[in-house]
Amino acid sequence: MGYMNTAPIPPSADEPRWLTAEEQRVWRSYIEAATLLEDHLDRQLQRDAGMPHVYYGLLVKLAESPRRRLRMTELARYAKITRSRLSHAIARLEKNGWVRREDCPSDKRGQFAILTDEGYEVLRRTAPGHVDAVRQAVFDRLTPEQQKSLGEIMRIVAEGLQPSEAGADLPWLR
Amino acid sequence: MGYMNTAPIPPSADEPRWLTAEEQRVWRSYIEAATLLEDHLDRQLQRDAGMPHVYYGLLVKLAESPRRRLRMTELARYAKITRSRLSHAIARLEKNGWVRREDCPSDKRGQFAILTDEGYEVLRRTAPGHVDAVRQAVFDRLTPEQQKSLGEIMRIVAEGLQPSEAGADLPWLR
DNA sequence: TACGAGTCCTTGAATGTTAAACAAGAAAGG
DNA sequence: CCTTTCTTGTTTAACATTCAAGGACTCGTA
Repeated sequence: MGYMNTAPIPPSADEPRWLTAEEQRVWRSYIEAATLLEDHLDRQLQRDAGMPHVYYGLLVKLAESPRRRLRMTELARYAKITRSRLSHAIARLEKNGWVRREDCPSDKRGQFAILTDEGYEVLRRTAPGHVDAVRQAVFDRLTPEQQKSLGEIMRIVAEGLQPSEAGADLPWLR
Repeated sequence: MGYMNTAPIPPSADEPRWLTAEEQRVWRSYIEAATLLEDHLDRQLQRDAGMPHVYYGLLVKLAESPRRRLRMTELARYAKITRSRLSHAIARLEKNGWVRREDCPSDKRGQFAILTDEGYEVLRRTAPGHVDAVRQAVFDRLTPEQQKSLGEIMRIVAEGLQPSEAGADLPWLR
């Protein structure tokens, strides 16, 4: 059950294409690593920066943006999260004084999320520790070839899941 | 800020080893793919099976176990989640009638989580759709070499993060 | 036997996430 | 214009996760 394919039966129309034993091992390794890694980084950042990994990522995106600001929707798209989730997250970061909002002059619906100096300072203080954690957990353990391979693989998977995939709204044309 | 390494300065003791531009790209791809993938599978399973991905994984582990049962701690370890999280999760699955608990006779502290027939039935009904989703998102997009590589890489990362790592409680001996 | 330390699992509160519905403004097309 | 439709961002409530604490039990050892 689950992902098994024990029966030596050729795939038929209604019999689903179960994962092979080897595919299962790959998938399980992926799930385990992804779970452990996110957990590890969440804990590390919660301890050292007082926020979960996703929130940290939001601050990073803002810090990298011109004038340290982004429109809410844009930030949500970059971070691969929903606007709803972003609304909650920014509300929390605002309470911490790490982000502030500003109305968009050209679009009265719009809001900018802006990294404050305090927010920047938190990032400056905690970034080294976080990079270390990422190195220790991932890069230091992989050969250069594996790093390259990981990049390619994840790029492919990410592209396949982008909601903004070209022609995503016209699937019958693909 | 964040992960950048723009300065052509050799790494010193106090200057943290920032990620190179290439490492950054790899890391971002990983984060994006992992976020999108977990999100995608959560949505797929929430829609088709009425539960998030992690919960589905719990049912799968139980289904694969002898007598469809596991001790709570063991299940938590396999699923890479905390016992607290598992307690809440099993409570919810119990409400759905998909899992039931049973006391362990040999250890009065212990509890078994047991997959019910209804739980098994949910799995039987929804597993094909889920495997399809995993295939479409991951395996169908990767070459056999990439699949193999992904497995190796994730196995390495997972091993490095196992709380049960041999000697993990004696790090000064390593 | 009795003590102390460790294990097993749960609980409740605080925090974070989701899904659905909504209000306000922009844009497109008559 | 004016209406319809889309976009932007928020809100609420239900749900999920984490953290810290605690109750119940087991095990090693004196």
